[in-house]
Amino acid sequence: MRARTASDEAYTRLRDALTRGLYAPGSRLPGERALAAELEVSRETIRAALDRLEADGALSRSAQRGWFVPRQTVGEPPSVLQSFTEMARQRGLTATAMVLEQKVRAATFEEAAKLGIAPSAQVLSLIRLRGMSGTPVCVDANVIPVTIAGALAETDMADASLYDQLDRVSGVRIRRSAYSVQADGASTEIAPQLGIPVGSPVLIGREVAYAHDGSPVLLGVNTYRGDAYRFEADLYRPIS
Amino acid sequence: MRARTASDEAYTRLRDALTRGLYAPGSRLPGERALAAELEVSRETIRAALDRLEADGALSRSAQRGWFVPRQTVGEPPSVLQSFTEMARQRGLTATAMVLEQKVRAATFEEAAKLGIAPSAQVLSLIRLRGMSGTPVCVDANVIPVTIAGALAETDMADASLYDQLDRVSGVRIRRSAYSVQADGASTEIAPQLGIPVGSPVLIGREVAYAHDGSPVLLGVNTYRGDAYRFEADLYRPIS
DNA sequence: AAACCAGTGGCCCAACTGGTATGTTTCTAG
DNA sequence: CTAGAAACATACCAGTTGGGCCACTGGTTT
Repeated sequence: MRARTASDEAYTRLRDALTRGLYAPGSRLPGERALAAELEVSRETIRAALDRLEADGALSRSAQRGWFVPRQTVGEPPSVLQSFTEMARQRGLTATAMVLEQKVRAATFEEAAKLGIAPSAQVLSLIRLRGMSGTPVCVDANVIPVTIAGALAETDMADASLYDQLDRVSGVRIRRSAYSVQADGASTEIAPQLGIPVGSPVLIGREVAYAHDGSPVLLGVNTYRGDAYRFEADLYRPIS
Repeated sequence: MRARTASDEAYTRLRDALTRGLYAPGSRLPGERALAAELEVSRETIRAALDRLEADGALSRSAQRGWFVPRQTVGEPPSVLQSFTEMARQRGLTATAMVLEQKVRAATFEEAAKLGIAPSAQVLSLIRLRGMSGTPVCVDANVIPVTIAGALAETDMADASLYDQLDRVSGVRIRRSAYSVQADGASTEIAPQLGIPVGSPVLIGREVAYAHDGSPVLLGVNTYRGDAYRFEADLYRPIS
């Protein structure tokens, strides 16, 4: 076991100064050079100590600006686009997906219009039954032009994130989704798939997803069990 | 790989604020000095970020006048916070509101926690039946601390926008709302008020609204008829 | 019509900051 | 005694800061 090193010493003294509240939350510390002089060690040593404090979360750095004492912030979850898979992972659950349909067909007139492709152009239709840790939660129907998703037609989409696969296989990254949600009763077609009585409340989410360049990439209709899903968003009010 | 600089940070934050519609199209941004103060960086740094945004076409400058958000942005309408009244007006309908309850009572423990006030502090409870052009569409229940809404307790809230009244009477302007929506069946209490059978699908929206300074202002629970309302939002996927 | 004024972006600058690289000294375990 | 790790010293770089000053704009006052 090594003796107490100079950077250990510096680390302890800095940490104590912080816990004692010597520097106010949100304030900037003296520069590394000044700190080094004050503690009578070299700059490299002070930096080693600062690195440890950053790893502890007791300090945060900002290049060319200085070291700052973190403010205790009340977490404000931003309005962010999450895939079903990511959502499940965040909650410690496992997302599953069973493929109900995966075939190439001609686009309907409405689909073609929304996707900005020629009417009756080829699209990949992918319908999956999605669940969290086993129990079915959502019927997820997606339509993607084959020009974008050609490779996906043959890919095994069970238990995979569509967003991830689009990125990996086709190199298309979703940037924005226009989303609308609506409450309705479960149809005779969907109710048995979700294991609920016909007419039970379901949440229907309709999505048009766009790539980074603004071109439409996919249409989605997600039918969630009403008691198993909640849609969250942050809305901003423009400054008039 | 370069380190993330302060101006990168400022650029990203400004761009996100713009894509989220935080500043209305055609409006002027706060001055460079004010922006710099708000983002806690120096003016030169904010200017670097603004220059990049101008190059992106996300902002346009006018010397000696300010920075402006271009009128017609390329994209679709962003996810923006609209009051019920504004929404109706946009569709050429008239929003009506009938007051079902308007009284001051003690906050529940949960309400107090969400509003950041002392448990059992006084709050104004306002429950209204909202309709568009006559037909009932939504039961709208709101809870506001009396310290904020004191004057509203006596105001006639029929056919008025709560957001507007808060601004006018109490000088509080809503900037952001954390919103969640969920499908459920109409309860025996609410079904007759909306004129629908018990168990019919309804969309339940829960809102926590925040003022400009980030302090919570009101809680809302809106119960919409499933067949009469659709919730729309744009979601953005963070750039990894 | 003219004078004034507060506020704006445009521009410049010296001082300072952390990031990085290099080389030297000091200490200590083996 | 020696090899290697830790600490020290120095220098340079690009980004940031907080000033100050300017010309101009839009309103208000004279």
